[in-house]
Amino acid sequence: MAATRISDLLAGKIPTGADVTVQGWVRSRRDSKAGLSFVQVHDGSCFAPIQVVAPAALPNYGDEVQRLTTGCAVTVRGELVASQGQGQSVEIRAAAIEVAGWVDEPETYPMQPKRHTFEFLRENAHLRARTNTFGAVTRVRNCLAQATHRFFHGRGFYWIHTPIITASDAEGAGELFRVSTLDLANLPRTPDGKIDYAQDFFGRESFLTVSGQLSVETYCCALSKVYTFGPTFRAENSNTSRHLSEFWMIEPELAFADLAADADLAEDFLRYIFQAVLDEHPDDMAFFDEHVQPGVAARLAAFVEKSFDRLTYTEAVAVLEKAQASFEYPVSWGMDLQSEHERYLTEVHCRRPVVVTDYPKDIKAFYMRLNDDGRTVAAMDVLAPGIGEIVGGSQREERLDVLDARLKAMNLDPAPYWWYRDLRRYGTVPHAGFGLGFERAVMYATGVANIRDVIPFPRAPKSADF
RNA sequence: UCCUCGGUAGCUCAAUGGUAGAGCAUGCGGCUGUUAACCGCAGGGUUGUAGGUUCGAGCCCUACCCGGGGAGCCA
Repeated sequence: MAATRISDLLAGKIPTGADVTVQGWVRSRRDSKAGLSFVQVHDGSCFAPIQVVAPAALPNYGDEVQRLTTGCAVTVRGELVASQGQGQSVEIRAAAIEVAGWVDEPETYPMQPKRHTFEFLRENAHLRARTNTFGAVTRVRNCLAQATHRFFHGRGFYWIHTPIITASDAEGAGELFRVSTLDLANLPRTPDGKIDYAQDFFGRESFLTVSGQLSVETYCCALSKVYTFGPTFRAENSNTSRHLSEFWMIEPELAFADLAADADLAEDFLRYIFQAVLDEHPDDMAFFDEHVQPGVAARLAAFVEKSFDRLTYTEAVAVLEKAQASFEYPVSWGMDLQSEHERYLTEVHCRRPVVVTDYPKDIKAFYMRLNDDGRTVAAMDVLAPGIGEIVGGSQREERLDVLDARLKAMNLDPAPYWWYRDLRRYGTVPHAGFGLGFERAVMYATGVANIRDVIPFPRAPKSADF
């Protein structure tokens, strides 16, 4: 008999009285001298485990069932019945329990049926998926990823697989990881003593990508609506709860679009994917609300309920200058907004997500479109209560002469951007896009405070275990 | 990278410079349609590493390693 998913049993999709098989891992076992044991089995299909009632009449009851400990893998066959106890609607009256895998040395098995610290679980990343918390994070992360593709597919966007290995330090967005097959102990040299990258694998210096944006713009200027969703790498030595060396980024790009259309897209997108979590994972959200961050479910519901506010950077600075709040960093036009300022705007002033637009050109990247005032660019950040910046985007500079002037003003060599400049020479078009750090979205939805706990195997400075 | 706090049993944490303990987990026994079960007993330790001060260091000093939180940078 094929195994049934525990989620289907608990959702009432199988009638009581049916013979069922479940396969999963033991979360806990409680014995009763009434002649039975209760075994909680989970298979990852949903938050709750199913209760298996194992009667002492089972042939392997004394030898095996009563030796089951947390983590053992089992196949259970039996009848689905209405539960006599509190706490679950249905349970399985076991006719057979087959142990697929025992836990060696149960006394030292790290995953106990109790609360563990995130730090401890991080050091046991190969086993932490078995916990309530990481099972729930995994399901919500998957939901957000699936919802992302569903959202863009439904709106006619194409998913573009931009390269992981790149030869151009495209936007100077951060420190790069070098990709090389050269022998580090015996580097080839040019006559003037420099490393001879012509002998490297690609015949030139190459790196892991820090962003797919510039690449995806080329497809935007042909297929109109595109997005990337893939791994991204930053070699910054930043050791915080919000940064990873390897993370996933979502970057849509929209042709014949201005900044307002970009902001609308970001708003629709965020509300869509978070609504999907609320719709599809109420049990996981209830767990986060109770055990990870009180109020997170209500915060997410409020996020999708209200439309976003809109402020220009200049308006935002005026609000902050008048604010009855003491900031560590004083506010003045021309400075970048600090996280304390972003949180004031979204949590105190607007009390809802807010899109801040039109930042000073000197604090933004070269590719952002220069506004008519000559001193701001068509950039936008989406700020959310409880987290601050969650999305950053811009309308791209589509005018070649303006783009070249910006490159020059920022002391950037235009040569490596020859293909990016070509887009402005051949059928250029106003276009816009944004970037979303996927793990930041998972953190926001789940309330998990450390970014290393929303990705299976986090990579960070001095940390690449597993 | 900077600031700050920490590292003691499998886990979570105690311990005036003076005999290293508790809860949970594990094992055994008791009790029970149980559900973070409960009650009793037992095993379990090179106190992150290397030095130093002291009659005596988990505790004080120095260096290093690792981790948490915050900052900067960003996504």
